[in-house]
Amino acid sequence: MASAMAEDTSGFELPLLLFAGFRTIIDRLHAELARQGHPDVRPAYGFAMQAIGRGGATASEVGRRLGVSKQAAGKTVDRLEVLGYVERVDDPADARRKLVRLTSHGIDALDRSAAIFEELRAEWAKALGVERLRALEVDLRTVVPPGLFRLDVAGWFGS
Amino acid sequence: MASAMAEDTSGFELPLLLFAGFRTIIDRLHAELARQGHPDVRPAYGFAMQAIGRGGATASEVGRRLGVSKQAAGKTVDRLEVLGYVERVDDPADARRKLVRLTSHGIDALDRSAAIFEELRAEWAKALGVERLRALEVDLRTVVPPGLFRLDVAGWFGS
DNA sequence: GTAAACTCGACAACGTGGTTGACCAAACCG
DNA sequence: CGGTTTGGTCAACCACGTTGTCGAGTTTAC
Repeated sequence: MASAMAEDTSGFELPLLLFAGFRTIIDRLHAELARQGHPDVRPAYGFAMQAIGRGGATASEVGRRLGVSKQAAGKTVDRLEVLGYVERVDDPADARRKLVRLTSHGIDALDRSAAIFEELRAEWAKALGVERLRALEVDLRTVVPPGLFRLDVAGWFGS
Repeated sequence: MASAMAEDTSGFELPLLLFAGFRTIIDRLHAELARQGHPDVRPAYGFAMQAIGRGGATASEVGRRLGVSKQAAGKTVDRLEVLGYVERVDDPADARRKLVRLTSHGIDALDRSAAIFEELRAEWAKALGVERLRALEVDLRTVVPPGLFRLDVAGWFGS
């Protein structure tokens, strides 16, 4: 009643489309990563490695960047360590801290991820046209609250 | 080298934007739902109730619609039952089946969700323009594989 | 310089949402 | 009729998150 009755799309579909888009990209990334020698990188690990970055970081810092508790971040780092993607080294300047650094294996995963992300974006650009894709990104940036790149997926789903 | 060097956006940002958009909508939905008398509806419950629908469904069917195992669906139905959103009734025509039906409380939650989704979409339409939003939806539909509305978030993140 | 306050990393208990595997009972199908 | 499929449940387990506690090390304030 209030406004246009165009009724073009149910509002329920929009979040589903956004999630499906996200998921499509992440699924394809990991499928490709698996093909390229990184079969056990999981989404959570990928995000954690991104948060660690080439410069390394402490577990607490990773937690902050990902928007999760330091304990959660610590556990993820544990798993990454077991898989050989990162190593922990003592910080000589501060005995409390343990710097988490990507191993060469971790760097390789990160490099390949970046390349695959570019390929996937290029595919979208081909399917939609560069302009449309750019518009999509611009529009998304305008409607999502800035600054917030919170990746606490599992915990968020549960409360 | 291969193509345009515009370098407008890192491919890494696209999935983040999509996820942030999804999350923004879902978070705002649940904040509003909480304000309207449904403080304990969580994202997983909302999706499950959508899957049950006004006609009701069996737990196995819910699992199929959500893309999760029947056991997982059964557990979610358990929680919904405790919260008073659904009830289980025996199917007189098939003694194995237990039909899961939304209670009036569940229907209310679903109705309000639909209304809130429309409001949120209207907000986006206001911020972006109706045409841009429609384009965004169209584009998303063309790049995500059709049919697939898989909501097994937690399990998917882990594997 | 020492006491208070903060920070890092770790341990433990727990919650949520998912998975497999095993079963039984009921229904379907040859 | 007997064999297969399907629905629901139990039990164990896993991944990822949470809070609370704690000791050790660092910083800040007096």
